[in-house]
Amino acid sequence: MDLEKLISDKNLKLTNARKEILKILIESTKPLSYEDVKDDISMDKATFYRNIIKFEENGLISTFESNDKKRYYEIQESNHSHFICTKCSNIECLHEDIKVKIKNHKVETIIIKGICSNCINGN
Amino acid sequence: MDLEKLISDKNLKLTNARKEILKILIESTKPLSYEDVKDDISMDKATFYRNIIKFEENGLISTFESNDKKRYYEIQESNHSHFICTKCSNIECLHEDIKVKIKNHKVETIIIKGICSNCINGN
DNA sequence: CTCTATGCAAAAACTTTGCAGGGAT
DNA sequence: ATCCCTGCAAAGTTTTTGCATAGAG
Repeated sequence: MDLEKLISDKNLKLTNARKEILKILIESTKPLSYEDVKDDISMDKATFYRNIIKFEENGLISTFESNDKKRYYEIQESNHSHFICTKCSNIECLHEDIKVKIKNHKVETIIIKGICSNCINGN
Repeated sequence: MDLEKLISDKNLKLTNARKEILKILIESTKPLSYEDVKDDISMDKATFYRNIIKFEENGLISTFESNDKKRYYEIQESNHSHFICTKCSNIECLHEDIKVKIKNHKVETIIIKGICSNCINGN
């Protein structure tokens, strides 16, 4: 996937900050929060969050909120569902596809909450 | 539903704060945030949040996080799913039941995010 | 050259904690 | 009488904003 093309196709200016953020999200196998990436990026947090908003507006990433008060970000592409454990707050990507239709609504993301197998087996 | 029994069955002390919170949640047709209830309750916010945590621990309520940075609370009972609009942040309860099974996981809640019919039709 | 992006610091929004006094059982 | 609950104020966490400067096209 061409990082720079992704950005410029949306008529966004091609900056280092944007390339850094997208690169990390593209290379990650799971959704990431600001906290997850803060040591790996060189920009200020204000820049990070402002760019996240731009990416969202342009459909480059998708986001969701977890148990732990944090927002998580991932590349909009692999439009899979997520499982959030209400005990340990771990997030799993569900690659089996789960389809839900709701009349007159556009479904974007499905988040399933519950207890993960680790926690079921007493951590 | 017997408010007082719900509380004392969990060996929680029967206080006014607890009765107030549960009563509002029981009577509501939709999940509520602290902001939604703050004008209708007489306790301090610290008490509200501490009791919410107790109720969660005891399985009296279920909670989820929405787009708007707020946590929403509802009586654990009508274990239905929710639709959160990513544009207007409105929350709808989905009463049609949506069943999802995931191996080795205990599914508790399903949250579907997308665009609601209002927003599809240009607000 | 122009307009958008960035860094820094300060603020905002929501939730949690410490502590001393009050209340349920 | 004992412990748990409460209010108040202060602090914590995550995200947002204002403003002056830097940088992309």
